[in-house]
Amino acid sequence: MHYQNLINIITDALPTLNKSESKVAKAILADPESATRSSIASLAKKAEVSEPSVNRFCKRFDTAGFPDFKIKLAKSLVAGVRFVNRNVDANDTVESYTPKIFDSTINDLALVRDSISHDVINDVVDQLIQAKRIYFFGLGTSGAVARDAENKFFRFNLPVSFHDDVLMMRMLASTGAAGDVFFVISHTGRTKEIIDIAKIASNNGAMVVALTTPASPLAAMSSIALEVDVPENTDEYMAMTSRIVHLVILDVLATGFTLRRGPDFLPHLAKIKNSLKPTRYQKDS
Amino acid sequence: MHYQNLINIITDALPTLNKSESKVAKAILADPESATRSSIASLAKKAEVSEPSVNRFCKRFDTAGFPDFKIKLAKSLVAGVRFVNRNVDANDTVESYTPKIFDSTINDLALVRDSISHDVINDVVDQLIQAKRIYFFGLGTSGAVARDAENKFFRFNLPVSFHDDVLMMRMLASTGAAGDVFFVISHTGRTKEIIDIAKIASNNGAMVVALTTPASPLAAMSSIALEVDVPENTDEYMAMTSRIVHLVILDVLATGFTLRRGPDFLPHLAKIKNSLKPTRYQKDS
DNA sequence: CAACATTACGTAATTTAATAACGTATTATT
DNA sequence: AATAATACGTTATTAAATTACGTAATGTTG
Repeated sequence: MHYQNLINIITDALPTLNKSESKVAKAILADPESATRSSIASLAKKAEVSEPSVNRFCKRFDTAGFPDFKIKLAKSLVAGVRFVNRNVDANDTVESYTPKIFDSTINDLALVRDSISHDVINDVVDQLIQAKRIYFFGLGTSGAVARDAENKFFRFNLPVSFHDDVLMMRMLASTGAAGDVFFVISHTGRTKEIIDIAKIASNNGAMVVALTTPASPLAAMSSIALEVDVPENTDEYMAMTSRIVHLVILDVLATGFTLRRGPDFLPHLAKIKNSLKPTRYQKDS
Repeated sequence: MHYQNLINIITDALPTLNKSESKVAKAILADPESATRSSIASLAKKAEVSEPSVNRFCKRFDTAGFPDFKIKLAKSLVAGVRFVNRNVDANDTVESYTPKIFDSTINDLALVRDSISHDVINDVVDQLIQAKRIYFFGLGTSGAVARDAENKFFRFNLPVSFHDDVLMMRMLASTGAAGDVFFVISHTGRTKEIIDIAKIASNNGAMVVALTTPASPLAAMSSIALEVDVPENTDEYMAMTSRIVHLVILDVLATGFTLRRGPDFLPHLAKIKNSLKPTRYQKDS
C-alpha cells in the first residue's frame, strides 16, 4: 500500500530515460505542482515533445495514464516538498516560515519512512528484547533524544538509563559486558568522544546500536547501525530535523518492543500510565 | 496556499447540500480513495445522479472541475488519515507498523501546521526577544523537549536554562520577575506541580508562556498559550506525538527569533557551530 | 392558492483531453 | 552495411468532461 514518492522515483530513473522521456521528466521536476494542474497538451508543449510521449512517460512509471499520473504526483507533493524551495530566508514572515519548517520536517520524515530498513529495525528490536540492560547515550541535541528514549523504555520493566556526561559514559562503557546494549545516538556519527566510548563498550563484548548517519565512523564501528540519511542543513535558519526523525525511530522501536512482548505485557504499561493520574487535575467533562 | 482537508470540508458542508449534491457527497465519503480513481461517469452512476450534477458539486467546492477535484481529494487523502485506519494492532509486522507510526506523526504535524495561530507565534517571539532570561520547564517527556529547547536557545546569547526538577523550578519561579520568561511545556496542561509553579512565576510579574493543550488549566492561567491540539492516544501501542509537535514549534520559534534578530546575528550562530568542529572526525572527501 | 420566480437537475450537444494505431526516423547490433 | 529494434511524431479515434438548454420541482408573493 505504501507508495514511494513519485518525485524520487523519477529522479532516480532520470539517467535511464531516453531523450524525450527525460525532457518530460525535467519539465515535471522543474515545477511538479504546476504539472498536476496542466493538461497533457500543455505539458507536452512545455517539455517540447509530443503528447503521446508524455503518455508513454506516464505509463513507464506504473500509472494507468496521464490523469492517473497526475493524481499520484499530487499525492507525492503533499508530503514531499523536496523539489519545492522551502528554505527560510530573511524575507519570510510568520505565515511563510511556519509552514516551511513544518513541511521540511514532514518531508524528512516521509523520506526516512520510505527508505529505512525494516530488517535493521527488526534486528535492533531483537537486541533490545534480549538486553539485560540498556544505556542511551547522546550529547547536545542527541542528549535530549536519549533522555526521551529513557523515558519511553523504562516502562518496559528493565534497567534503562540515559547519559549525556562523557565521563559517566566512559565509566559505564568500561564496565560493559555481553547482555548490555549501548544505544548511541549521534547525528553526525563523528564525535570523537562518543566513538571512543562506543569502542570501549564494544571491546568489552557489549552490543553497540548506533542511531546515526550512514557511512559515518560511528556507523562503521557499531554492532548494528540504524542509518538515517537526513540532508545536512547548510542553511543558517533551518532547524535540525534529524533529532525529530530519531525520536520517531525510537517510537518505532518501542512499538516493535511492545508487540514482541505480546498482549500479556499491556497491563504493565497501563499501570504506569495510571500512576500519573493523581498528579493531574482531572477533566470535569 | 494551505488547503484545509477536502474531506472535512465536504463533511462540514453536508447539511447545506441539496438532494443530488448530498448523494454525490455520500458516494465520495463512502470511499474517497476509489473516487480519486473513477471517471465522472462512474461516480455519477454510483451516486445515482447525472454527470453534470457531479460537475456542479465539484465547482461548489472551489475546484475547476472534476479532474481538479480528484487531485485535491487525492491530496487530502495523503495527509488525512481520518478515514484510513492507521492504528497499530497486535497483528502488525515491522513492514506495517513502521509506516503507521511515521504517518501518524506526519499527520499530526500537518494538522497543527494548518491550525496553529501565527499571531500567537508572533507574540511569543516578541516576548522571547524582549526576555532578559528564559527558563524552559518540563517534566517527563516534556523534560526532554525543554532540554532540547535550551540547547537551541542558548545559542541566542542570552541566559537560558532548562529544568526538570520541581524543587528547582519552584525556587526559580519564586525569584521570577518582569523580564523573565518561563516557558512551560506540558502535554496535558494538568500537572498540578507545574501549574503551581507557573502561578508562582506569574504572581511575581514574570511572563508565563505555555506550550500545551487548549482548554487546559495551564493554558488558562498562562500569559500566552501556544495551544496544540493533538488527539490523545488511547491506543496502547501508539506513541505520543505531541512532544514531536512541541519540538517543531520550538524550531519555529527559534527561526522567528533568528529572523527578528536580523542578519547581523548570523556570524554569532556560525561561531557556535564552528566551535564543535575540533570534537569531530572530519569527512575525508 | 394561483401566478410567478427561483432553484435543482437531467438530456443532449459540444468541446476538450487522452489514448491508440501507425509509420518514419534514429540508433543499436551483427 | 544490412537488419533489427527502439524512439518518437502525426493522424485518427475514443473517452471524458463541460456547456447549453429545457423541464420539473420547490419556494414566494399577492
